[in-house]
Amino acid sequence: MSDTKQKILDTAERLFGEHGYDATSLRQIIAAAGVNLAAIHYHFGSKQELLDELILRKAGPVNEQRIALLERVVAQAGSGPLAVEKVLEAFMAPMSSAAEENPQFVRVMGRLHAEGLLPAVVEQHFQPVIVRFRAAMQRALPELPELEFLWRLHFMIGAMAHTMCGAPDFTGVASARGDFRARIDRLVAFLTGGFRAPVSQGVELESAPCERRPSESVQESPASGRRQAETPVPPQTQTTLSR
Amino acid sequence: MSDTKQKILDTAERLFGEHGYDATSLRQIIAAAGVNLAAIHYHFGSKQELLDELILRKAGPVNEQRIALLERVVAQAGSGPLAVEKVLEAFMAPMSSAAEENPQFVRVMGRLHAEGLLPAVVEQHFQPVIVRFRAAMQRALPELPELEFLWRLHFMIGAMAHTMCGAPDFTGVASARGDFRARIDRLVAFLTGGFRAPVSQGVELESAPCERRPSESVQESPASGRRQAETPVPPQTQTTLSR
DNA sequence: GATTGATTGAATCGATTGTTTTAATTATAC
DNA sequence: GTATAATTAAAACAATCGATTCAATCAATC
Repeated sequence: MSDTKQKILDTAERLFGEHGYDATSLRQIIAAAGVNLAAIHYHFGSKQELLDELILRKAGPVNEQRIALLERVVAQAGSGPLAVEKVLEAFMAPMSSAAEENPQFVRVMGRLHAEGLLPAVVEQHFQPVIVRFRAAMQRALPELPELEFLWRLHFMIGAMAHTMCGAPDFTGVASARGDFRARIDRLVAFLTGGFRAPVSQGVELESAPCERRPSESVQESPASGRRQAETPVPPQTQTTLSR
Repeated sequence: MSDTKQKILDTAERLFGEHGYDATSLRQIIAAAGVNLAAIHYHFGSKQELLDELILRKAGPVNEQRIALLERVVAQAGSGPLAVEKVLEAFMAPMSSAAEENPQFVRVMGRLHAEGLLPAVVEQHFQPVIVRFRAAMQRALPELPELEFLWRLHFMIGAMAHTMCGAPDFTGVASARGDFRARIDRLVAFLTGGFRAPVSQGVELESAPCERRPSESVQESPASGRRQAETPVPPQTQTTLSR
């Protein structure tokens, strides 16, 4: 690969990770990389295609590791139960090992999520892996109602993306050394607890494989301001790639 | 308040929530609101000040409710233990009730987080409340090491912000009706499980008030690429919610 | 009814964005 | 060495951004 092209990819990865995709201009990239502006469009065609190629070169290995780890976990489980934390671990570990050799790419993913650009990227580069992991998670949590399961995946994505973006404010020097491994360990433990948590009573009105209890004692819920009337909400606006 | 000013605030709130702060131009706002471009700078001074005033008018009531609910929970706990889910509930409920009457504001908060603009906003509008809730959470989780606690707060912020931004892709019509109440219930249950989850062994090397277990049986961990000690996750401990 | 201050309308500012163009340079093959 | 292609350099493109200017309009007060 051309040296210029390589420099552009590396620099873009770093700047996208630090400031986000939209917030990083092509001129910032070429200035930091020490190349000409036209080189970007010559080698990649557009800013969007630069991002695509940037993701492509890293997503491949990560996805392969994910599949390999998952198959290992599934094989060891055999016909028995599948442990949630094992599946989560298989999903997270490749990102953490990728982050330890170069934390930039993981940050880019977190940034993309923050900018609402992740859905399109996921569909393009991660869809098959996501499907398999979702199935594995569902097998690991057979008693969890479908809707609840989807929501908890949603919560997981938020926590995961945010964790990839950065660390809490006052973790001090200990975490600043980029110990992604420990970070992922903490996250997996947290998510495992979340996925295994009992389903809240208030949302069990859905038809799902969840045993109905004979109307437990109604514990007072002073926290909820008003519970009966609910305002309909317009469907989620899909974030677009371009702006 | 001027009618023009009101229209600008409402429209900006909606568009900021739908597309984010940076991605929404002042011209989009004035076009949707049917006012003149100069009106924004006349009434607010700048785009940034428009955002500030937009948050200010909603953050006040939400913060008051949060404090009131928290005090109630603390009072009911007395000198006894403080339940994690009660504290979380007190923190989330005002957002959900605010969202049910107008979902736009909550989405704005989620968007601001995604754009990395939230820290500044939080410091300006939510700092005192955050401090009190953090203290309450710490009291509710006395045995959790400090660093682990901070990380779990970090995870919570990610899940919370993402949940405020939108819903999972395939929740269908059932959830599209904007049942923020149920959404928060699910999130609280999930987070409660996460906060109560046992600390991963791999990160327990910090000095903190965490009872040392007498070296539990080391079960093999093939899933983790390179790790010697695996993390046993026992079934969910005590939970007052259900099951 | 004239005057004063508040508000709005229309045009424009300078800066920045991604992209394109055109020419110069470098590398490769004959 | 020359011709051909690949690559880089410099300039400009059209579009958009937040912000500003200044005159026109509105409302209220004397």
